[in-house]
Amino acid sequence: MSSHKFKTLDREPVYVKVSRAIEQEIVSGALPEGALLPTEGELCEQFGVTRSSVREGIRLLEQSGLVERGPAKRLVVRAPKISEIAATASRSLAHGGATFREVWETLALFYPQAARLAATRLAPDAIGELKDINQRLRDSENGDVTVDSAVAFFQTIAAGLDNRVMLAMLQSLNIMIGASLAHVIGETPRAKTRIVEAQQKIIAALEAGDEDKAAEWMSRHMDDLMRGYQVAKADLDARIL
Amino acid sequence: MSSHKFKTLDREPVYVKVSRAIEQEIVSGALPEGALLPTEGELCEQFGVTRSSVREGIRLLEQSGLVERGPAKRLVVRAPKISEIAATASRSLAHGGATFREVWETLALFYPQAARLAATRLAPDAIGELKDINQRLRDSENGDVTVDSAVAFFQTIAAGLDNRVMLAMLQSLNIMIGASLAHVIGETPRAKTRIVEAQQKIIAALEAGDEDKAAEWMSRHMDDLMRGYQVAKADLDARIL
DNA sequence: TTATCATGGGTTGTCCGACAATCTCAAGAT
DNA sequence: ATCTTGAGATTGTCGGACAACCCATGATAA
Repeated sequence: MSSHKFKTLDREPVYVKVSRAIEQEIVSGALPEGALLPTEGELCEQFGVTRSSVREGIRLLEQSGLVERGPAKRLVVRAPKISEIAATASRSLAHGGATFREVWETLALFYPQAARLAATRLAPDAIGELKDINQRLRDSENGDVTVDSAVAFFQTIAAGLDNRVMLAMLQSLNIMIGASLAHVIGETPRAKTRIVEAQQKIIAALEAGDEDKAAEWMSRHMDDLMRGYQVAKADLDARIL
Repeated sequence: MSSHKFKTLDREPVYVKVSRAIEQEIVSGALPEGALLPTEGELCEQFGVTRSSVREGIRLLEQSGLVERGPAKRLVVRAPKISEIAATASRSLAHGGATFREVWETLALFYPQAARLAATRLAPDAIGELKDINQRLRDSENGDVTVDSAVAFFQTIAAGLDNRVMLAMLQSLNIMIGASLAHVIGETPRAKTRIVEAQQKIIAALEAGDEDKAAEWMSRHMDDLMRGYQVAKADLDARIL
């Protein structure tokens, strides 16, 4: 029988420990945004490890967006941008096998609510931007421009909500829906005219501050997107690319 | 005047190029999930760089969740788990200064919709789990258990929606709201009883498949959470920790 | 025969030392 | 005062070395 239990030994590689140690200092606030980290040489001394290990640890932090190379290539603490968070999340989800159906379903559930909020919160210049986007979509001949405009419409609404958490999530959806639509919507004039019209109705509702109408038309807008996808006879359950 | 324009030279560090090269092979599908990557030595040969650079490049991939050390410590391609995606996103948002107000607002906007979907989709055993959680919340004396139960309730609903994209986003919110509430809800019996009741109403609506009631009570549930926060007289615009 | 053990080669984790490229900053030149 | 130059510091990359570790193969014991 066992008389005493030993805890499993600490077998993390050193470079992970280095990464964690620095991360700890950052998230705890001891190293605020913009603070300069010690040089690699100093980190070696302080941790008592070699530069190779320190550098590998730094790479982990670099990828997670907590530090970047600043002036004189010194390491600087920074906060990841929303767009980076969204890009990372959407890339991971895509690689994890997310399907168009999942993305669309989420979009269809969340964006009408976002539109509702936008009706009470969107700034006038954001509404102006939406009108420009709508015009560009109407003029678009090229398929890429069509998709870009459709996505930009969402993006502008999301950005105008004055909520970083919501923006990060909606932006992730925008990226995924864009990547998905780009491979599908070539020439689907019927779907396009419907999208143009839905956008105009949404813009009108936002301008009037009518929450219900904004949500209602955004919901129809989502249906139009789905229709475009179906017209192209694409597989809803295929991985987005 | 300048007679010819040169493109800016490629001054990415080698380890970044290594990382990108491997990432490209993975996202393109050439290296499917579970595939073994070449050994570090082989990568050195193929890329024509030293092990130091290869290893630093690998760290970038490691942190982004695209590879992990498999049997015999060989590198294996893998898909990041939803929980990791959510953890990364929420950590980044928290570090980026997200406030309780932002998190709650997003929660309040999205979760009623999630409940609506859950009413038509949640499996019976998930509903059973919700009942267990509600019971545990009712019995809870300890503040931590209270918070855990409240979060677990959300988590179970999110997990039952059969949609990885939605799950990732809702789970991010769960993590952030949990971290936030943990620092605030100590003993707020009034808020707790309201939360218990709201959960019960939601469970009943889900069981009956009543979308509107599920959304309605989830919405009130969100209000109760906010009330708990206000009872604790916490600053809504402070960074979540 | 089957189970256990030892051995050896291959791979990773860590260390050390070296050097070119680049950046900072301050002294010196115009 | 501004520009140039040069020393010093720091990062990026290289090369080599070795211990720890993992796996498979074969040897040994039950």
